[in-house]
Amino acid sequence: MKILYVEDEPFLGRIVKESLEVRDFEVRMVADGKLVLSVFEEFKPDICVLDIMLPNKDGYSIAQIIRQSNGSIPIIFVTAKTQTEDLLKGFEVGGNDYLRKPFSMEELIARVNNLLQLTQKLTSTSNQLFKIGTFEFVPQRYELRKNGTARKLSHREAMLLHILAENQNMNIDRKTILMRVWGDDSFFNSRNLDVYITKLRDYLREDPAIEIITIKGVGYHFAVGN
Amino acid sequence: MKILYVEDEPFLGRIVKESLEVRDFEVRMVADGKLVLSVFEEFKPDICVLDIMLPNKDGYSIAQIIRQSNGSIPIIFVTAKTQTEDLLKGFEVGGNDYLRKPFSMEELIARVNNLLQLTQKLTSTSNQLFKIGTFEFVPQRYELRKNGTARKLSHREAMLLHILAENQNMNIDRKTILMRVWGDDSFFNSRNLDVYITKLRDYLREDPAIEIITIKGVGYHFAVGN
DNA sequence: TGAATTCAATGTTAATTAAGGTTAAAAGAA
DNA sequence: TTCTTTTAACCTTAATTAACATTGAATTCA
Repeated sequence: MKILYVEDEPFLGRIVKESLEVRDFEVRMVADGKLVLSVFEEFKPDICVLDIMLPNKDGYSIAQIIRQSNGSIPIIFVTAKTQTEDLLKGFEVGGNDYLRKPFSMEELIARVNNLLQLTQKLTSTSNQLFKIGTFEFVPQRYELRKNGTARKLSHREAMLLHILAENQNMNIDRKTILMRVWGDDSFFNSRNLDVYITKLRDYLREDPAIEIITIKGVGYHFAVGN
Repeated sequence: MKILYVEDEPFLGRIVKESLEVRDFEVRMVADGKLVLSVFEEFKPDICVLDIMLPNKDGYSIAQIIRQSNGSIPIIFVTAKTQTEDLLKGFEVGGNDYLRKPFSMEELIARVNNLLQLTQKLTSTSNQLFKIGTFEFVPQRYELRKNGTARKLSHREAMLLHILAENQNMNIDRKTILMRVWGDDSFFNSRNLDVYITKLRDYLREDPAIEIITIKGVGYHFAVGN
């Protein structure tokens, strides 16, 4: 994802640029308002982060001009102007978010991701993958993989393994599992859990370094390692 | 435009509600977290404004549950919690904006309008286009495209794919789909849905990164990617 | 103290039930 | 007609329930 970042304070600019790059964004920074348009045309960013007070051309007019040629690209203002009127003007000229300085990097990133998602540029937030010994578990696809082959898990199996996977080598309450997978912890669901634990043990048996250990009266311990 | 407003401070709540109504929004205010879901189902708002600290059920879990049945409705958190971690959690559970108290009414309204515009671009504007793996789907034209060739979908096929497309990588209730495509969820329509899922699976089969996963007793999960 | 006993908790496997998948034929629309 | 939608029939699979087996900590007894 490409971010056009317009900022004239070199010190702040550098910190923000680097923090964004650590998150795998490709960042182009521009300090001079006059130059923004040509860089925009050439760089073709997915999102713009604009400071408002700039030499030569302010952020508002830049946003307006960008909007003329692109009605959908998300624009975030980042500025020391804290007045509500300034914010209103920001939205008026076509901005989609307005962040007051000083701000936390985490917040900027959350807002950038949110806007990218809203405009469909970002397919999904969590494309996570768990490593469980020699297995890989992809919750998005309900898939347990090993050596390139994948086993499809059912919904309950996947939810249970998900909980175990995010608690490797830690104790997990029976009750916690029951609440998250079945929504309550009645007697019957409790026996149900036993059945699914057996299934997962079966699937995971081919890696001897993995073990679902019972802690009687408490829950389970998902041991993964040598 | 209908706003679901969840707030337990009656004094603030009343002021905000009235200010929104002056701007021609239809506002339904709920103070008890437990009641939100049923009001949501019945009121069918266009946007939600949620306080976080509530009796019975906090705003985060409310957002999460709303997201289960509706992946695209905008959610704004409005809260006295000022920590960055609270904001991050808000975005994590599916929120689209986060406004710290005290806030100006003008700002809330600007942000509400901004989100409505952003999501309306998605739902109503002329040339909206969904990327689904290597496919493209153009709901206006009932067209599913891949490598330049287009397949015309029927009305029901297109509606169903539309719902899936705007909820990629999320769980979607069977009931929600039935209500939106057929208007009710009787037994016969329910079997009808199965038939159309089979058709879409058939159309989408040529991209192995796409999968409509069944969640028995719940609904579907439209996995795209990885 | 240690061995034997007990019993609730959990393991395992199989049967049952209900949800959904698939396909084709019938019914409606255009 | 021709295409879409609905209905129907039959098939497959996940989730639950049930039945019986095993385990291990707690209790009792020697």
